[in-house]
Amino acid sequence: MKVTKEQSQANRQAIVEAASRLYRERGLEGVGVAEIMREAGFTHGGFYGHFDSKDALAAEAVAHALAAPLARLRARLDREQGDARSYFEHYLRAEHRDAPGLGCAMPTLAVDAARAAPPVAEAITHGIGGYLKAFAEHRPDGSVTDEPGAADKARAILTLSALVGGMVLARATQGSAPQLSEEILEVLKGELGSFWTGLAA
Amino acid sequence: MKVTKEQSQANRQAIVEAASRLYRERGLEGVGVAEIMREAGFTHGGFYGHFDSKDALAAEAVAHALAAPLARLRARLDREQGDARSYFEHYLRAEHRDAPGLGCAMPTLAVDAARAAPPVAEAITHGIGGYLKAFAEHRPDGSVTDEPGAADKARAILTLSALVGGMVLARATQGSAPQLSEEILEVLKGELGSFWTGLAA
DNA sequence: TGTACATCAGTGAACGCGCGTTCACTGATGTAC
DNA sequence: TGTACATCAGTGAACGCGCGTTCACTGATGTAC
Repeated sequence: MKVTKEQSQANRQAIVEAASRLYRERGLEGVGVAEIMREAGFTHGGFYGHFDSKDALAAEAVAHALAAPLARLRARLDREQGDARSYFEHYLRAEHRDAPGLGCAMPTLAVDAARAAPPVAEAITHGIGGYLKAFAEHRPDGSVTDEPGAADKARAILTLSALVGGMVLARATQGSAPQLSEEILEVLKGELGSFWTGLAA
Repeated sequence: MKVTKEQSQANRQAIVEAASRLYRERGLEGVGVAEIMREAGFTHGGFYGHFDSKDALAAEAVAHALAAPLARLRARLDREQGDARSYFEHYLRAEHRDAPGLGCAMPTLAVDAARAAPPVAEAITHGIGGYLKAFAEHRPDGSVTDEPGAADKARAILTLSALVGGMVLARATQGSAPQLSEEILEVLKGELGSFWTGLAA
């Protein structure tokens, strides 16, 4: 059952998107090729017509999972003119915690990717670099720089570390200490907000 | 080949310790029962004489991996009288990044544990609660409180989030961007140090 | 434009392998006398 | 204390299963005339 070239490309994209979601939900080792193909609407045999290996798909899926959220971060920082508080509210929502498959890939895949094949690790590194760059270039005072200085990079690193670590901790505690999980999200919104507004003054 | 009851208990402990190390290195799904038993010096068949299932071992191994480092944190905060900077230096060492099997379990296992069986999730939640309590009870001015307030809890949450998130990001970038990995560790030492000393003033 | 044929995207059975788990067995330990 | 025997910690083969990957096949697409 051959399909048109356009359809085949669309099918390939559907596989990447299914993988990107399932991997974020259950980790790189928690989902198999067969399930990804089933989720995308195909049988597992066709997989190797699109990708060389599971690792090759993983690298693409990780990159895909990072691209759109990063674009959203850049758009929001532009729109809010350096007031990152609205992004912190957005990132640290309970809905983001509860739907890892649709959210940021770093809290779910950074650990797995670090242990995976080099192309996968490069994909996550590239994403991390992109997020850091976005936070570094957008200053709390509303200005934007092409060449972030040490203070800009420091602000970006603390911010991203706290967001990623906070989401990891909120998800880990969600099941057996839901109140603590909520507290982590709420407190971080406030603390990171103060951190940025403190730097603007 | 029966062994003495004492020896059997020691063997059980050796299994927990091997699992605790291997799990931190490669994740809960990255290591099998057979390899853990081999690492502990046994054949895989004896496993179910000590544990009901792989999950039961995982819960114990996670708890074990969190206990000693938490005791070290408490001891250090006591010794340094609220000056957490020495702990940040300790936690964010390159050696800690490079030897996950011997270090803090949260950056490696919090994500896995959140997806695992309830007892495993409870073990990681308990550990997270312990770390937060330690940071909340030890104030930057050197005093110690039994009933941390909102500001104490907020300080603890931002601190632990940044430490865990920073270690996750440093490990993820280590392979393909070692310079960025170093920068993350160094910057966080400084930023968290300033955060704590700023609160003391 | 219409026809004949080569291409190749997707199918589904099959592969070797390692997983978690079970179980009959071994032989040193622990115990009853 | 010494002997006979029950216990049971650890061994290693075996189980069913799902994994990543391969491959002969199907039939609609794309192409040559």
